[in-house]
Amino acid sequence: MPQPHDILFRTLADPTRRAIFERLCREGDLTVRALTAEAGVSQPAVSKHLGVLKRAGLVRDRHEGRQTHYSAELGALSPLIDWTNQMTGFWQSRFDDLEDLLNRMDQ
Amino acid sequence: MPQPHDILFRTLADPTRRAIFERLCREGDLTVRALTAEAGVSQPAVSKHLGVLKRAGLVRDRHEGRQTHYSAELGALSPLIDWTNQMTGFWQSRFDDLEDLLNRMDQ
DNA sequence: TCGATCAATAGCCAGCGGGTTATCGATTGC
DNA sequence: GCAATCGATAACCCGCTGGCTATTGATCGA
Repeated sequence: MPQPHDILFRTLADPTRRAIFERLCREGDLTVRALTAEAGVSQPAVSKHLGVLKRAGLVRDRHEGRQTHYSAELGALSPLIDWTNQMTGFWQSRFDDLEDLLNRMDQ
Repeated sequence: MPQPHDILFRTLADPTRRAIFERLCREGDLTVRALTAEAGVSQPAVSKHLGVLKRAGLVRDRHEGRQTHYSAELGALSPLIDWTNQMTGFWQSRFDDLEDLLNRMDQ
């Protein structure tokens, strides 16, 4: 039972893999060849990273003849956003609790 | 030249370490002993994780007698928030570009 | 049809990192 | 003063994962 944000953190932890995802976010739709050209690693390595990204739901693939296009799936980032909101939210509620306490002490 | 969000992703990728950070976010200020009690790993392992979190700027430590208190440093999360905003932002601007294109085609 | 290109898979290897136990220094309570 | 507790460090081990090369299957161009 791995939580959704767990997979995201693990998937995005690797710099090479994250760089691939970033390019897809910026440039929108790229072939494996195009991605490999600037990834700094071999084509199989890129394919492996794309596989991981796909299983994490972060990218979609589209087959067109003998080449495969990948594109970013930005909705998949929401668990990450939720997580950070939750963390900062915990802090906020602790702050509110403190404020409440101080208010009660005032009376 | 590791970018700030790079360190954050790597640091938060490990579930045990992230769980420790989450507890500090929820409960605010805990000793190593208290953290170890529910971490599911040994005390040295917890200390090691706290070291990594500290070097990432995600926690602060406070020495009080023979025990050390740790607390979350939420500001350190901002590079993460910035990164997600950037990614979704790229998408947004690509969408805008498309919209512009379509508008021009209308004319 | 046949050579060339594209991408995925297989198989392998090396390094990193997260776990452990043992220990040590510092602090505290009796 | 001495035993006990707390937390950090040392030293070590093992598994995972990210990299590579080689290969295969599929598609395209000539």
